Amino acid sequence: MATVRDVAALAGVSISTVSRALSAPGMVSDATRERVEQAAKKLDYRPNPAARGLRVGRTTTLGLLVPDLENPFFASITKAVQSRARTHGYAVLVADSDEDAGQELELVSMLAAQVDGLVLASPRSSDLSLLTAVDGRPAVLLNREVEGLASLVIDNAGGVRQSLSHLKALGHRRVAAVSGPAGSWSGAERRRGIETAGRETGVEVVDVGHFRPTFSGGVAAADLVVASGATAVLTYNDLQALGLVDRLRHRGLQVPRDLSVVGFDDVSVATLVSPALTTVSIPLAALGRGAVDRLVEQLDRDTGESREDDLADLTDLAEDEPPARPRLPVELVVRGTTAEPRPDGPRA
Amino acid sequence: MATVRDVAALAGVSISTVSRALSAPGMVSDATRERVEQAAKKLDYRPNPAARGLRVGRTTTLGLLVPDLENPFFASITKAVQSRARTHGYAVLVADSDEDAGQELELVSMLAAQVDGLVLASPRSSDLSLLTAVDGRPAVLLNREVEGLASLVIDNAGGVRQSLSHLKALGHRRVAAVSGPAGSWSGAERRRGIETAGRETGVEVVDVGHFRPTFSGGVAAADLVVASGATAVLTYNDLQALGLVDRLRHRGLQVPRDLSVVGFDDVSVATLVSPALTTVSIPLAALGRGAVDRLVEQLDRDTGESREDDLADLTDLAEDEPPARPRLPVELVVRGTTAEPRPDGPRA
DNA sequence: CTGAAAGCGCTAACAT
DNA sequence: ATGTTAGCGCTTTCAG
Repeated sequence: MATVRDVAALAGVSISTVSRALSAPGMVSDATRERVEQAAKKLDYRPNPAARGLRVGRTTTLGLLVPDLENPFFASITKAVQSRARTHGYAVLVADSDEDAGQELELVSMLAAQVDGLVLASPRSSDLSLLTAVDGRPAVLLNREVEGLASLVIDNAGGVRQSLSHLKALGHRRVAAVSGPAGSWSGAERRRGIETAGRETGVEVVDVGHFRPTFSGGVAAADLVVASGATAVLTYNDLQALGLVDRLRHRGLQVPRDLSVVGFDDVSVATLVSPALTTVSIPLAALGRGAVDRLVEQLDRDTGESREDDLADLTDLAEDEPPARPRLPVELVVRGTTAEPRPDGPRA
Repeated sequence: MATVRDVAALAGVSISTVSRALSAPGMVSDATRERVEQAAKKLDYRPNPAARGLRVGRTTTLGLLVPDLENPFFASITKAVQSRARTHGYAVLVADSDEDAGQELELVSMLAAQVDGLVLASPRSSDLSLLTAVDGRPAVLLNREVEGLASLVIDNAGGVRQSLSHLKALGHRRVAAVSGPAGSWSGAERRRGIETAGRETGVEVVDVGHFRPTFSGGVAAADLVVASGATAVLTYNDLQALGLVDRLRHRGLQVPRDLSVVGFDDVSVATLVSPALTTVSIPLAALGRGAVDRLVEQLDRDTGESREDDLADLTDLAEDEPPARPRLPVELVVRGTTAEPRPDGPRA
């Protein structure tokens, strides 16, 4: 690997000139800049990011933590984060906690030590431990709110409201709701939303309990849903919905004839199955992009504009407050798993 | 962030002692080690990886390049790589090329500058450009072979052979084959394997051409498959198989009654759909793990054992040769999309 | 066993 | 406009 010295020697200039020519082209004469660039290209010189980072105090690397990369929900977020980070000039260190809160904290601390900022997707750990783990590093939470950390959250309540309205319009009067993991922040919000929407629409809602956000979680929930006497069901996510549909099929029940099913997330498999899933579509890419934008914004602010911040301190303090954060809008996508309830009541 | 100096001050020792106490515990007295550890914990000290990397010449970071994180095939590999890397003490920088060969090269060069080693999953670029992009950095290729680079490859030929045998045993005599992207290395290998297996089993194989390795690619291929008069089809991957099945259904054809379909990869959606996909299962996790192990091994070798290498040079040279690299075994998983052909011939 | 000092590659004062 | 130099945080000789 060529270093500044090599380039400097070849171009016949000092190392600082090399540095300038490459990162502040305006500060050197055109002639020397040219020569330096030539030399750099010839040597295939690439500044060592670690060295620069050490000097400048920034790594130009972002950290991303997800609970499960194999979950298409997080795969999409990861993809968006990675892509957006690159357009801002940042690389992305990815960590997968395997849905394990303990590992999660360790990973966050580990990441925090070597990145400029963190994107934490649906973290499972407690507010406090999360706060200490990020250790003052700029961080943006996805799908979760923690006092003192920036976050991007979708309109969970709106999603379930749309689902319930749709179901009611079809004629359903008794709807089962499958909850996600007990500790889930968005799950709790989702549940509150369902209650409210149930009251508003006059639809009776039966909560059948907590289940894993996976195919097998849906399989496990299926029988309780059937037993509940509901004619339709709201699941925690698409994977659950698929498992539920599968179990139903094995029991000889047909979707949507015998039971209407609504998913959540609109991951790509939702359209790959048959019947395609009616589900709440989340702007996954926008979530990932938004998180990075927020983070980079924060990073840029922390860097150059300390003076302006001081000036603004007196008057603009209120502006630093979370500006009544708008929720990212979600949208119910009606496909093949919802229909009118059987006229002769639930089950077959 | 606390530094060695802070810890040294608090513990009342020099910075070099701090460094030793933390990374070479055997070189300091128990008493001082204790004191240093206390101080470090109290200050929540974490060595700055960039600084260490600069000094030691290793970043303890691995780079992973994938064509598409949203493809469950690569999501699984990413997960495995990430997990295995961590057990070896490495962080992972992930880059997604979005199936674009041009971007891919840029990403590889970018990664190469800041990691100790690279895992390149199914890269799309040419052998030569790949070689220059890694720029001498240790690298392991997944699902591709390039002269001069280590690689881990699955038994493509074995996979298609198993598929074809299965189909023949069911009674199929004319089988369509959908190819993947034209430039794909494993696709080429797969095609050769199909030809050979066709000859060996006496099954007539009809190649219907190249299609994208996606759901829509499968949709696009479906009509050609039907027109080919085949009673069964081998797809390039599961996503294609799913799209194909979907298109067939829309045309009123049933799988497997009217046409048997065999996928490749056995990604998780293969079991989520109905009927579940008959497909060739690839040890995705083993692939990811194996790549990291190979890389770390190489890295360790490059570091400490230069002397031994010199000694070995004379006698063990042959051992440095790729030891007739064994292919990772794959396994046909028979599920719901294959059956005997209709007695009255293809189509309905 | 411990400390002083050099230096990894780079950038940012500080000279000139 | 360019060169000299200090130093980011760390590890690792080299002395003691």
